[in-house]
Amino acid sequence: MAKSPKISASHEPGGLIVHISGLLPSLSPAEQRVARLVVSDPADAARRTITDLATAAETSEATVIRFCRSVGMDGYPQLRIRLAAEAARRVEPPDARVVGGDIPPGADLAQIIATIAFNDARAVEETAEQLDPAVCEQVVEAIVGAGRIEVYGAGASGFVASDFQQKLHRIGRMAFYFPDVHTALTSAALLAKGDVAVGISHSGTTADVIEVLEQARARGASTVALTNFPRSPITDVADFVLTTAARETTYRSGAMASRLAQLTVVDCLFVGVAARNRARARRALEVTADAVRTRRVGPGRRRG
Amino acid sequence: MAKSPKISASHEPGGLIVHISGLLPSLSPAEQRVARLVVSDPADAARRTITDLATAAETSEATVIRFCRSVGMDGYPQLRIRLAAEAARRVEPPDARVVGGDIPPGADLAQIIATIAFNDARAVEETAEQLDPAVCEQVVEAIVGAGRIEVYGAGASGFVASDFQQKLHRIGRMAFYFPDVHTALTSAALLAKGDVAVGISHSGTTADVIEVLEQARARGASTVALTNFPRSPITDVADFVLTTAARETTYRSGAMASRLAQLTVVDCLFVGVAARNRARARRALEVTADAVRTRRVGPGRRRG
DNA sequence: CCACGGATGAAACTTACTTTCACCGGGCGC
DNA sequence: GCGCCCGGTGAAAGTAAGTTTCATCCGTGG
Repeated sequence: MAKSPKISASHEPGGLIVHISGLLPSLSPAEQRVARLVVSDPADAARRTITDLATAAETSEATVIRFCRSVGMDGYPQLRIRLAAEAARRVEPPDARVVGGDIPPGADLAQIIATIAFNDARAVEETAEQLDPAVCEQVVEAIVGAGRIEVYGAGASGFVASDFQQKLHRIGRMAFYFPDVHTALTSAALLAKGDVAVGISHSGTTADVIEVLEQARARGASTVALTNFPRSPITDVADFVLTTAARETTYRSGAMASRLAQLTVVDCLFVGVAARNRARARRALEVTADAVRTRRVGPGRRRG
Repeated sequence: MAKSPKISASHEPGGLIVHISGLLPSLSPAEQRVARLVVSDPADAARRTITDLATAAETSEATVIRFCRSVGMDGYPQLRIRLAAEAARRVEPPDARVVGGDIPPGADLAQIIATIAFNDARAVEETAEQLDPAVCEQVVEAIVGAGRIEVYGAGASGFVASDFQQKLHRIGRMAFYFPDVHTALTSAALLAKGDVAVGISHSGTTADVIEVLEQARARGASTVALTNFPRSPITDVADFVLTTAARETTYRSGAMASRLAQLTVVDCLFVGVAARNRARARRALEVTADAVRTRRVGPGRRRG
């Protein structure tokens, strides 16, 4: 077709769509029809086959190809994937109803899911942002050097405590968790300098946990508090304070968001500890994984 | 095992990549090679022609087509544009070191925290995106109408199961959780039509949980599976399948990400159930909150 | 009126995609 | 142990998509 070598750089850095509409006037009538279709609904165009698009533009496939070349593409397939990418990039802003944190009475499940996920993800992200790596480092240090580690938590935080204990145990650390206050108190009384006690309480006001932590501290153990409120009572008995950042607006989603935030912190500590001796941790994990292998059935096969 | 009408829905509006990695274990070896290529670099795969991709995966075009069908696409072109869209949507993660999911040996704690938070938040978001509200709705319906609800889970999933049980219990639902298989089996044998059994297993291959769920189903209870792998064995014994979307690449962060994803789903169900009778749920929550109030110390210096 | 050239679509052609089918190898019943 | 069956696989045939070629049309200027 002997078009003279254009030096206009097939760059089109801004949107492809913008690029196309820019040179729309320079296209032939039939090509313009194609261009208008493409610009008005890129995603739809990307779905169509070349014949389909040609028909929709009331022209032939040949013209569509010419159009592709005119806008700097190699051929139709390339245009297609570029359009798909372009269309996907325009992110729709998060639903306004979702951000508030509370769930409106008439909400359908899709809305509920979106709201919860949004809050949960935010809690995780924001917690990580405000976590002080230096403090974490010190806690990790303490745990790595500890003769014994005890983790306390009541109610919902008890799950987190138990989870932490189990994780540490799996990589060969001497960690304990006691669901019962009395047992916990007894055990804390046996802690000594060099040991570590971790108290988890979202509100920071759980009497049992504070009491146990206090006991541990009196015995010389290093104490760590994990709470959402940096000035709550539990921080008074802790050498190290780690905070989560759950907004906790409502009784509904807040509870879970704070849980996830706590778990994230726990995971960070765990990985930090494991990273101190990767080989040993990996070996321990493999051994424990093997231990439950017989309790698994073969990988499922697909159905239809 | 009964191949009854599964209500798991091939609904993957959220991450296609995540969807594919979830399906990965259920694919045949040759298809897995294709899947891995696609997952590792979607944008690149989108650029390739089917022949090209087949060659790269050391297989035939036929297998690539089979792979397309296995992941729910009509054919290769559709996969291609979906991949292009996916790749475009993907916002560049803050730090390249953070993406892989794995943590480099020399990483400092700040890096570790960023990586974990990123993966955790993604798992939550992506899980929510691919959750099918219709299936959730049916599960909520079943729970609301259930005479008894039992939740099963082993190991780490046991925490999630226990959490779910506790939540339901707090809003006055008759929910149970048994850490012990034998007790669980015994209890499942007493279930009847109208009851609900929920089995939680990240891998979907935990023999104990599958067994119990099977038992529950045999007794006529509605069975729900919560797993990361939509075609794993547990789905064969479930009337409703809910999936999480944790990438689960490494032993380190993956474990926690999947846990958070499970909890998010549990929370959605919980809120869905609670929303059915807001007044009653709220009252129940207040009563239970009161019950532990004496176990809290004064609000301390906690600021709003 | 005719020559010219750009625009266009029909049809030929090429390449990409899809289906079919035979083969292989491993598991299972006899 | 033997043969049957069955899922996984790729070669090859078949179909559809994309691309090129080319004849036609139409307006324009000589």
